[in-house]
Amino acid sequence: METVGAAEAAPRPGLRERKKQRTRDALLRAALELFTTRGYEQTTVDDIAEAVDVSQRTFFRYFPGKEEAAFAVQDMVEEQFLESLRARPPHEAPLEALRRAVLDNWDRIGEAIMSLVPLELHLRMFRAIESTPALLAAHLRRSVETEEQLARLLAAREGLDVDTDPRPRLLTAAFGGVMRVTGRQWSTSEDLSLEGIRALTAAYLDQMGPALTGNWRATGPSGSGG
Amino acid sequence: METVGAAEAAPRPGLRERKKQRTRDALLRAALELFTTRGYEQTTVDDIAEAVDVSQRTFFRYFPGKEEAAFAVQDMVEEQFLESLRARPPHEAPLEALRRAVLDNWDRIGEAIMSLVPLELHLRMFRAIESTPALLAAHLRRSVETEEQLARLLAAREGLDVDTDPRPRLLTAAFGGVMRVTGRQWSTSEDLSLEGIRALTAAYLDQMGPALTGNWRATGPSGSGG
DNA sequence: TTGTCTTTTGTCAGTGGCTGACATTAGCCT
DNA sequence: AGGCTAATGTCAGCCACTGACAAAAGACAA
Repeated sequence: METVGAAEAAPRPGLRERKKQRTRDALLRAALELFTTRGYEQTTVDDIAEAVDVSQRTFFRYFPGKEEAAFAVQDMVEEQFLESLRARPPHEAPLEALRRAVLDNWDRIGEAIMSLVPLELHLRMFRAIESTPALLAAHLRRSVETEEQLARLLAAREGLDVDTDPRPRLLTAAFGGVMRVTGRQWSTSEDLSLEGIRALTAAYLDQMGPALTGNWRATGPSGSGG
Repeated sequence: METVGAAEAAPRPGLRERKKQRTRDALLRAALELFTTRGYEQTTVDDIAEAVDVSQRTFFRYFPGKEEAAFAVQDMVEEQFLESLRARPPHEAPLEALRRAVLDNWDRIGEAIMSLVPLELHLRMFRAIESTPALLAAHLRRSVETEEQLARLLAAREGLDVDTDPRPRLLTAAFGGVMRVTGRQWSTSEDLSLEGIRALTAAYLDQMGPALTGNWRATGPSGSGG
């Protein structure tokens, strides 16, 4: 409601804005490239800054810290997952909504990733996160934050108070656990593709029930293995 | 099998060893005391060292880093939990064994904690961990490591291969999720006692099933609230 | 075009976690 | 007492990160 009646789709930002965007983009790519080749700990912020030919200080003006650069794409993925869940019709049961939202998201996410960095680079970065203790820790903390938002969303859908009824948080925690195991397994597999992780997600969600009832000796892993 | 036939219970370690133990003990207590009062980020390693009147370098000879000091007691708790699980009779189903092991552990753990630091100090530290992002991240990563060990233990019990059958990891991940929600809820409650967290653990484990089936609107939270 | 305003960037100095190297202290043992 | 070894202190240095200030470099109006 600012410019009156003008079709203000994308009035092409000025040179300044474009330059900023390019710098951020270059920093992000350089960071991921270095993290995934040399390793996260072995990459200094100076290395990244030098690769883009800016000062170290400039890097910190674009990213709060080294870590945040590593998770810039992941940020977007999680954001979009929340949107996927918000888009689920209200009649779906909580776990069903979660399930459909993730799977939906794996179908949609490729485009969004590629608008930031090459898809393959992000997949490699995901692997690096899983295998770097410091990044894994950060990843888990971020996941917990996402789970909290999911819990609040579901509680609202069902008309529950998340502070007096533990079930929403318990569900999203268990769900998050399954996602974590999925991501871990996928990151050590050979099939580093979105289709691969989508299939694994579906398979592991199917296994959650059997895993909990726990009469493991009676039946083998019904469905897919690893 | 070193000293032949000698009743080598506790031949009272020499002065050197005793001094070392005292220094470590003092460092740990000073660290926890400072972390829980001033805050983790607001406490420098120099502060801790100075409080014990040793050099900063000495602190790092006793603890690999600032973080490890914060988790020294937690280390022991997790270790003992694993033992509790190993002690479960083999006929118990996996989830049942986990449940009994945690509850057992909450009954036993008080003694072990008090042999290191005052119980109340550790409980305060647990709170600090939950509310300090950097510590929460570390806590989660450590939890995931514990879950992996739990999964391997259970898989061995049931004669399963943890690398081809996802169910052990899925179970311990879900279980870990419940523990996390429990710890979080407890850390924000008023009842900061071992009995309190034991009761909450039992209640939340009971809620896991209902939370997953997810027909939340039909029934209120059967059992305890928060 | 020029001059002004504002944003972006670089430079510099400093803090805190952490490490390697080397000298010093202090328990230990004959 | 004197030598051996383990614990400690000191010092120099790396890296992530921050505040402060000065130096470019777009944006915009006259």
